[in-house]
Amino acid sequence: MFDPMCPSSVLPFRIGDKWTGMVVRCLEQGPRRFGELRGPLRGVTSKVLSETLRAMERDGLIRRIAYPENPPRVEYDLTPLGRSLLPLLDAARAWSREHLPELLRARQAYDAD
Amino acid sequence: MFDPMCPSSVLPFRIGDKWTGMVVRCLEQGPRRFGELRGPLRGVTSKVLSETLRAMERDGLIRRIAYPENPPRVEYDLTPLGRSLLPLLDAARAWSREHLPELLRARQAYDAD
DNA sequence: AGCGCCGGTTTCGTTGCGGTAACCAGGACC
DNA sequence: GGTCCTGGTTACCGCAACGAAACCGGCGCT
Repeated sequence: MFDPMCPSSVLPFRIGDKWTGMVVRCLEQGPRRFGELRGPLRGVTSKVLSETLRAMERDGLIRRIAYPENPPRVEYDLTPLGRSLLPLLDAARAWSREHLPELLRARQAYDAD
Repeated sequence: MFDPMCPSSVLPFRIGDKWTGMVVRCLEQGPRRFGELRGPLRGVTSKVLSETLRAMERDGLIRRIAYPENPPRVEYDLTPLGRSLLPLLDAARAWSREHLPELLRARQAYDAD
């Protein structure tokens, strides 16, 4: 129980990082270019974005397709494996919409003490 | 889109850390004592466990009940808010059971290059 | 007096994630 | 020759999470 391969550890193990979930969301509607990801993901720097994308490619969540044009064009696309995360992200979003305000209220009340 | 209060950010924001999900799992069947949590959560030190529990208490996910006995006895129990995370953790576990092997295979193939 | 139990705290150090800023390669365009 | 574009890389740094090990307070037991 509870080693890195344990199913219960998957959140911190793979999608607990800061940007992976948002990248999956951004690619939900179809392939996007590097620059098109930097826009909606406000605040991500190119370094962190490229690290995130590389890790996701390594794990088979996205495919990277580079077109030999100029200026260079690179597209990132969800694989079926990456797409399979969408229901999980939906569930997280639903939980958040319903319960996050309550959590924040509890935190604020605690801090007030 | 995608600030800390955005529902999509909830995984890293609150349950993306290493131990919170497992603590919720351990408390699923009922209240447990500090020492009873350290057992199944192999590898967690008392310091990290107490930090995790304190953060969860602050956010209203668990309640801490100290009995003034000796030797001291302290029990931790899920609140309704904490319990509401269970379906999300179930979904994560289900995804993991179904897809984690594929992810690991992709990673291994990538590392082989 | 000394030991053990429980539920921690303290100290110190390591690791890793994320961020800032500067730089780069190749071609197009002026 | 200089500048812009895309899609990055590199070097450096700070902070927070994580972890190992030692210690502690109160009581009961022997």
